Amino acid sequence: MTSSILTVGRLARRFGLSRSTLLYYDSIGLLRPSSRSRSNYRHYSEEDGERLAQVCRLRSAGVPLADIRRILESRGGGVAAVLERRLAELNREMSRLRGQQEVIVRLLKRPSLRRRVRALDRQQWVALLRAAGLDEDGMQAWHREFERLSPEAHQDFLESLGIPAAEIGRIRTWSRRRATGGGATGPPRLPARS
Amino acid sequence: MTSSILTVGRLARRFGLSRSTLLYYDSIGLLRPSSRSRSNYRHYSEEDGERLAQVCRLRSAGVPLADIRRILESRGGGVAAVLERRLAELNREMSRLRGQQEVIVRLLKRPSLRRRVRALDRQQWVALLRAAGLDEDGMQAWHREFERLSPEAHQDFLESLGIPAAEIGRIRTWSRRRATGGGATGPPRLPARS
DNA sequence: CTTTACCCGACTACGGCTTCACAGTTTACG
DNA sequence: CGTAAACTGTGAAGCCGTAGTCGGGTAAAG
Repeated sequence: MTSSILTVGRLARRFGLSRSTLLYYDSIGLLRPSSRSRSNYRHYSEEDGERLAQVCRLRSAGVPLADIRRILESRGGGVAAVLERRLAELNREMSRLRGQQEVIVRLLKRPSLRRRVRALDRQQWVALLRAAGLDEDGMQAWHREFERLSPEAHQDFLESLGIPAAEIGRIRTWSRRRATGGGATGPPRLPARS
Repeated sequence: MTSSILTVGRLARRFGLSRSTLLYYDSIGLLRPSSRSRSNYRHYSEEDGERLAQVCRLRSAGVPLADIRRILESRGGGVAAVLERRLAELNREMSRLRGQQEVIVRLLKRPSLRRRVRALDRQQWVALLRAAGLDEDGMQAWHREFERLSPEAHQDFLESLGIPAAEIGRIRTWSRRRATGGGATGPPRLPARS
């Protein structure tokens, strides 16, 4: 067997955690060792280890300890709900961070700070895709695929290029229409300054 | 004038902050009112207000208070450096969150959820460019142009995909070599999981 | 027996606030 | 002018999840 009874330090090492983390989990009742030695050492059973594995899985998804506890107490009842809530939270968080990026880019663009701006603007992106060999049709295909793959990310990307909301709406709308047969449908695509 | 002397509550409302936030800023010496009334009320001058405006700008970029304090004390000396550091931090943070998203999607085992995620990972970007009609050579050209146009942005972009530093280095190195005539030079490019 | 390498519980620190409790001050209304 | 509401002041504690530190006890190897 794989040494089924472990002390804190060992268990911590096995899971790549620090000892104090396990002490904390014990103190808040998230993971109590199922027994103690005569000298009061924590003894974690294999079952405890599995419980900890579940804790780590959820933690690596960023689920707060309080939620993890609820899940474990209800024997895995509302996992999916919690994870979906967390997913929504992550989306919000990423929007927030992207907003901060934009603020920084704006601040850095102020002439007094010019230096090299670390983000590309619209014309540059277009130039990039063209240099790689994309033509108008290719770019349209690119938008369509982007929209299909992740509408949210498409929106964020267009925003990050500083494209006004109205035009983003237009771009995304025709990105959702399926491939144009004839061709005379395309309103100005990404191409610079319309 | 626009009522140039303000008390805490008023200033807070004017900037959309809470009173306690300003009290906190005072307590840590980030923004002390330039005077006090006879009954010891804080009086913020217009100059104080401008200082606070600068604080808010930087805070909205997520710059930590300690850094803001340093910037204000050095009269705006190293703003650009701090902002670029923050930008790098944001990239790391977003990679982390993307990682959490992936964990969740895996746990839920429902790829349909992927579309609700706000960011693309490496495989998805590759798929996107392929769908637009790019082949290996096109992607290589794309990297070369990216590197030429803005090395910093190229670096940030690759980081934002969660690609390990070592591989970013490799990609950028061969992006700097000029167009390969023969062709047998390309180490694994963007392509997924090499 | 001595030396390591553990273990114990209780504590502190981090950031950026918020909330609380309690007392004094100013302002609005009648 | 009186009074009540809405302000103001201070200081302390709490939040999140984790890392780390303390003095002192215990286990196992040599």
